[in-house]
Amino acid sequence: MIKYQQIAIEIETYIEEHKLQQGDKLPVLETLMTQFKASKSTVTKALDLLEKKGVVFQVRGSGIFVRRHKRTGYIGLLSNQGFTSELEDFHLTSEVIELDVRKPTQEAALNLNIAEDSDAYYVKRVRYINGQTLCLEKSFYNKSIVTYLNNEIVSESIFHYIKEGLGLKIGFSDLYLHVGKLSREEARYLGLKEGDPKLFIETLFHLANGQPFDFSKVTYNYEQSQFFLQATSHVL
Amino acid sequence: MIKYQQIAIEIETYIEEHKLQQGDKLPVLETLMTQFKASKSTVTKALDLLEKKGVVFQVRGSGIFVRRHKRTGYIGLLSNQGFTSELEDFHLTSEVIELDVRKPTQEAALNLNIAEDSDAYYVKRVRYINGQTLCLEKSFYNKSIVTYLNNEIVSESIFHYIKEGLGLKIGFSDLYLHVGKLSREEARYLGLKEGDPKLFIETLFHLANGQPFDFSKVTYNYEQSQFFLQATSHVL
DNA sequence: CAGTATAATTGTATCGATACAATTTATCAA
DNA sequence: TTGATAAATTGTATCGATACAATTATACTG
Repeated sequence: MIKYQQIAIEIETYIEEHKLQQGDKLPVLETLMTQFKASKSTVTKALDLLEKKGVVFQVRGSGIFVRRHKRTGYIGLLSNQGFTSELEDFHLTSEVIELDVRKPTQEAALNLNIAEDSDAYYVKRVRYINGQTLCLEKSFYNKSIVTYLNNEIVSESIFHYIKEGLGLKIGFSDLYLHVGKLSREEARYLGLKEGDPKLFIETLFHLANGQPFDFSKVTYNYEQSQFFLQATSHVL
Repeated sequence: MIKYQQIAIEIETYIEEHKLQQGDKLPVLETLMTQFKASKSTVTKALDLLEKKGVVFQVRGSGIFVRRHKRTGYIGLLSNQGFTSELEDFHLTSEVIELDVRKPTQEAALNLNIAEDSDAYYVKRVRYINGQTLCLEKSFYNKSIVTYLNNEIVSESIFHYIKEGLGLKIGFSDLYLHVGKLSREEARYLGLKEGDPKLFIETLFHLANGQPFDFSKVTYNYEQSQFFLQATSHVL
């Protein structure tokens, strides 16, 4: 494990274990340097990582403080690693509706940056949280990257498989978010009424090298849809 | 202006001016170093900033590439600087419904971390984008931080005033996001029907030193609500 | 020519040093 | 006690050097 990541993990663990609250002060840089036997640059890098994650914030001349959102039961929108890792504390299951290899739609091909006559995995599934329907998901995976999928993988965590099974590194993703009314089909899968509110998110997931590999459209059950996200101002 | 920020701005400008697309390669680090007469660390810091902003992504052994989302007409959710700066390209106006100093609600006091009998500015306004209702906003500002507001400020950009007029530095914010059905009151202000879908976002804005100064509840017109956001995987 | 090993390219991790800016604390005068 | 001023604290910016890891290009081999 890389040193600054290790330091970041240990600091985060420390915060968890000591149940530190928003605004609580961490030891000063100098102390952390000696404690972790690392240079100033390395510790700073660890702290920058934690700041990016929304775990701490730093104030020059003052110190390093814990940043925490206060509410529970909200799903983090920026995890980017799939919900399975995000929602470990909840009981998350999936029912696979469709799983096959097919030609991508024009839209999917465009987003995945592949030819329309190339192959893609298509996955349609309903995900449940604590027994309630959470969302209806329809995804296209670039088959030349995600070379194999089966029912077992898809009913568990696809992203876990992509990382561990295929050894791919997930990079960044673009999310497009709409609010609208449920279609009849969506309502049926989610156990709601046609015309009810929906949160609709299209996401294009990329590998660390920039290749898009998953274009997904997800319709959320509005009754279960509580999301939070942490923003930071980037000066420019 | 700080050097690495300046470099970041120049790189971003370069991307804009040359209309570089997703995946286009930037000059290598070595080149940027000599071009900007800066050390490797400084250029790297500029690039990290741009990566955080979602402007570029870096691939070790390969290069630095442009990252761009392809869709227009979407509002960035993470700008954190208020919509006025975010939506410069659009015609954004505000109609002030209420503006006064009052005691905060229990909820607002809790979030702003002030006593319930202390003073807060309350602002209620409807915001319009290109002539259409965009959202209904209800905000409490900690009066001991945001010491003064008037109708003119509130009908323009509050955040611009806080930064420039009051000289305060905005830090981070926590967003809580729900989907639901419009109440009669909300529907009336937004020109929609009761029971129509709504996107509802509560945001707690903090100064750079961690003090919360603005607790706001915003109800969005679902017909205008197209948001995008860029996620990055933070390893841990 | 395909496949593999090797070398060159290119970003990342780490150290440490110097100077500096924002904040907080201490000091001292009125 | 108050308020200004100075000093100490503490994170930030920048340089530069070394080693390294991932990718890409090249050379080699069969």
